[in-house]
Amino acid sequence: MYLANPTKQTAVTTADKVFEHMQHAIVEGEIPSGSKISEPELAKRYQISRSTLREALNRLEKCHLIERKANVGSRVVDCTIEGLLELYITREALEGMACRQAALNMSDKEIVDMQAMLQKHAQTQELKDGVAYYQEEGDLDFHYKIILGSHNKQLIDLICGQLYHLVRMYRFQFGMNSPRASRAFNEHSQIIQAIFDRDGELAEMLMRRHIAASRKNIENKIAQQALSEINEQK
Amino acid sequence: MYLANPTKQTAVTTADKVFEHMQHAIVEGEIPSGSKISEPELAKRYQISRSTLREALNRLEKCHLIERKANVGSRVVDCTIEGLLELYITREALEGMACRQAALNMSDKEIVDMQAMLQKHAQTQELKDGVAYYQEEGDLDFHYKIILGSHNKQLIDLICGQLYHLVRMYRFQFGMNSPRASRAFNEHSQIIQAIFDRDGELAEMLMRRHIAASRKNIENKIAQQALSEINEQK
DNA sequence: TTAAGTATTATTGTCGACAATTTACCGTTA
DNA sequence: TAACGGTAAATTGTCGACAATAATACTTAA
Repeated sequence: MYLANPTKQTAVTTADKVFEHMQHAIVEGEIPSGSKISEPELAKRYQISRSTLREALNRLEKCHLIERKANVGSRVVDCTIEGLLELYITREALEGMACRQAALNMSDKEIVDMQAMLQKHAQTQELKDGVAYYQEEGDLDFHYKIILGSHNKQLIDLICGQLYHLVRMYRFQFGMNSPRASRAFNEHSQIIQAIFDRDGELAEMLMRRHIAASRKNIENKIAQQALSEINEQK
Repeated sequence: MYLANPTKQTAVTTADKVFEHMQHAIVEGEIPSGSKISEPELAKRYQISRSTLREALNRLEKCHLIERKANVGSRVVDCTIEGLLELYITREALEGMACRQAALNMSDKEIVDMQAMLQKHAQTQELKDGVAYYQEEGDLDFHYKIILGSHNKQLIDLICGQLYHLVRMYRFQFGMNSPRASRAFNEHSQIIQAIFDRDGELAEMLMRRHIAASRKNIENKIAQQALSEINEQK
């Protein structure tokens, strides 16, 4: 079971609901990357007042999905290659440390649960040849579990509450639902083993390599896309 | 010249001004750590409407200085030892990476400027025996310069825009304006040298040690305080 | 006297309107 | 034709009032 935001309880206020809706809309490109946000227009579309819309916008800004300028307005963040690289470098730092902390702080039960999850993913992968499934949902589940396992509120909030919305946005917009599944699976196994051994130093190093590899994979994908587009034009 | 927030331009809107004012008030303990925030009361005190106050509160929440619960209200974050440790662990991850990136991305001119700054701080330190000065302003200047030198917007925003407000709050509330000055100075020199040599790996390691040492220093301070308080009660 | 349930008060969430600023348009001029 | 200036439109920032929710005080029953 995959959670878009494992740290947040169900929305109670209407601003919450609008926030969640817009969050998905932005991540999945329904509201295009880089586009300007018109407060009056959106307020009318969602049938709410501008006040509650602005409340939602504030939360979107908090997770870096939009950018605001005083007296000018809000824009959806645009997905650039530089932005992607910066995001993954930040991920490498934060998730690496989270993984180290997880090795120190996770309870035995948490570790067992995570091993079980990995087993389940392995079976699912074999059954369906479910490459896309594993990469998308399984990978996120794995990373979320480790981040939560750090038991560090600061890290958890920064990564899950802010960074990961952007990660999902980049994955979606650049069409990265895919391979590297078996390699990723092996890397996940190694990381869990390091955590099981309570070897924080190794766990951090492996996680950093894992994310760096993921970044390079995406870079290659983008390069391929650019190439094929050039060939089409001929 | 020390900047509270090197990434932000001067405030233009009244919500900005209220935000900055409250930011200082919270960091310096004028609005006590852990206290509840009454929107009607504060709106009256600052002579503004609740709407613009709530806008300011949203920004305070963004840099983790307050916490909000739906239909309940806002509280100033409380300074706990666990929170301090979590904060410094996060700093270690982020600033370590920022330092690595700075070694790769800083321009030669930026590096020269930073070396000059260190020289100036050294002289100031000798002249005034200015331990407090160096630790407080000089240390922050140094760290800001490196973070900005990473040329990574994601890292800069996370560290300068969010984490450092909390760092300053903890320093202020736990009364950490002081020593370790000469040791810190030497560590700063080493870090700059590594950046000058474009050795990202070493730069990251040194920065992480530097922050870990700073954390341990604060831990000791707190332990001493706790001891002396016990002795006073006898 | 205490506990639970209800009524009251206070606080937060939401709304629509006005003020201030920016953007867009248009006419004038070099 | 292009550039500059000024006016008009639109957008954002701010305000005060109302609705919904939570905290408090009070009453009543065991």
